[in-house]
Amino acid sequence: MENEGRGLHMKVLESLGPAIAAGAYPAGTVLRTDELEERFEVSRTVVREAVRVLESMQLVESRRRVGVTVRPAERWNVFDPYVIRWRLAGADRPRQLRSLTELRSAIEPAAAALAARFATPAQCAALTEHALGMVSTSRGRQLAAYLVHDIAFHRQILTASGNEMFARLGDVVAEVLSGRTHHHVMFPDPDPPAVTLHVRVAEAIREGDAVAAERLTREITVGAMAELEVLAPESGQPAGRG
Amino acid sequence: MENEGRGLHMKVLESLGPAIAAGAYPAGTVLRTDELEERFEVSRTVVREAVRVLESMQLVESRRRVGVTVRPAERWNVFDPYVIRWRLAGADRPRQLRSLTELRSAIEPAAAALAARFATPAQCAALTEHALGMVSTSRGRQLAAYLVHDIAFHRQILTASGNEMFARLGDVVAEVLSGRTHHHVMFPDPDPPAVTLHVRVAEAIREGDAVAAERLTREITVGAMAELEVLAPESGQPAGRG
DNA sequence: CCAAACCTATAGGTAGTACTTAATCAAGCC
DNA sequence: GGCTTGATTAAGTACTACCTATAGGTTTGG
Repeated sequence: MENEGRGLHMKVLESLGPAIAAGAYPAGTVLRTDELEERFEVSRTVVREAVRVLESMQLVESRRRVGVTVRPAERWNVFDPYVIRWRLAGADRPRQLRSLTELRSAIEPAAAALAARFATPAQCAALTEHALGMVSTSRGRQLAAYLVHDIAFHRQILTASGNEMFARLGDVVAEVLSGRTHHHVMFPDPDPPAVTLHVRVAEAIREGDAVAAERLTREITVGAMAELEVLAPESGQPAGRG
Repeated sequence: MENEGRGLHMKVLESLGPAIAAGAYPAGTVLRTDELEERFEVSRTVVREAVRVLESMQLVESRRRVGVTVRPAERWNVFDPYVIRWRLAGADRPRQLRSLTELRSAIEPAAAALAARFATPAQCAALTEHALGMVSTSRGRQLAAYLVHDIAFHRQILTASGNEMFARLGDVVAEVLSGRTHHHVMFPDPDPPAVTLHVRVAEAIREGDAVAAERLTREITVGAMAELEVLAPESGQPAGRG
């Protein structure tokens, strides 16, 4: 993510947004504009622009005679990249990570199936290239290089699906994958079986085998779910039956 | 959707947003602030607030000395509810509808599986209620009442999944379902097999059978995909191999 | 006890002004 | 001739002051 600090309203946004997303202001909290003006030492114009953006993310609601009210988390636009990043950076990172992994598990197999039908030869080539890149960097503690290929691989599948909504999840997947790598930093090389799966997915897509592509991709994502289960076992879920 | 016209900047937004989303302004088009000021007969403040929101949706980019530039569609936040609605209302409604249906097909089965594990008794009860409501309204041209139950049913599954991102897709699913009903308005009653599927999904979730819940829900969504295929056969996809 | 009128806090909106950045282009240097 | 450097200047950015509109609260009257 490259966009930082462009414009004063961004400064306010990058400060208020994460705070709200982290739950620092419980739902119902009211923030008056002149208070924010003072707090951030900016003019009303700037505050209002920031508030408008937060409002479009459904993080807050601005009403006359009341102020800027923080909305309950259920209303937030949890698909907004900013909101995702802010939540990922804040208190409920585990829950957000689980949600995103569940999302991946749902989307990526479907995307792979579509990619098997619609991927262009160029896209197939790129996919294979990244899969082979993963293989060649999977040994000898080249985690950084491995990660690059891993991200590119998954992003390529999402793009090749031809579904622009799937494609837009590339950034999210990238963030999850890189977050995972950076989390248990001093880890050994990735599992060989997982690497092999990627190669086989690339093959299936190249051959136009949607069923195989979907099944193999699902194997990858259940692996990701299992991995998550180790880090945050059964947490973040509502209190249902077990 | 209830929020209309609140604030002058909304007026601008509700006019510019759909236009951009419909492709009226090709990527790279520049809109100057003072031009917009004049066009909408509002002050700079208002224009800038609207632009800030469009910017947060990645529909436009505001740069000094250049103006407000329309971004290519690949950059748009296609998960933003406003963007979804605007695209659904505009020229590429078919493509958007296909994307959303593919999204549903990926998410809803996964959500049903999670719901089978985590749904509370109250949620199971509500689910069954709506399934039965669908049954009882599936005959005698009560499409409106049927639609209400249908939407509530799918929304309930997404909510009961315990994944807040899935839950937020409830609005989208609602829009797709109601759009479908209102499209071929003078239609006969819904297919009995489809209705039965919903009842069986409710049962599977109540019994905590994640596998069955997922499989049955997938049957529903492939039905939706098939239905879409009739209305917009193979359109909106990139030119890959067949 | 309830309803209608009033009060006022707070966001909404406009206008004018000054600052800042960066695209452009021309002059000058290598 | 081509590249660097600097001036020009067009556009967004930001601040201020002032006014308006609305809606939550309070008072008042029935």
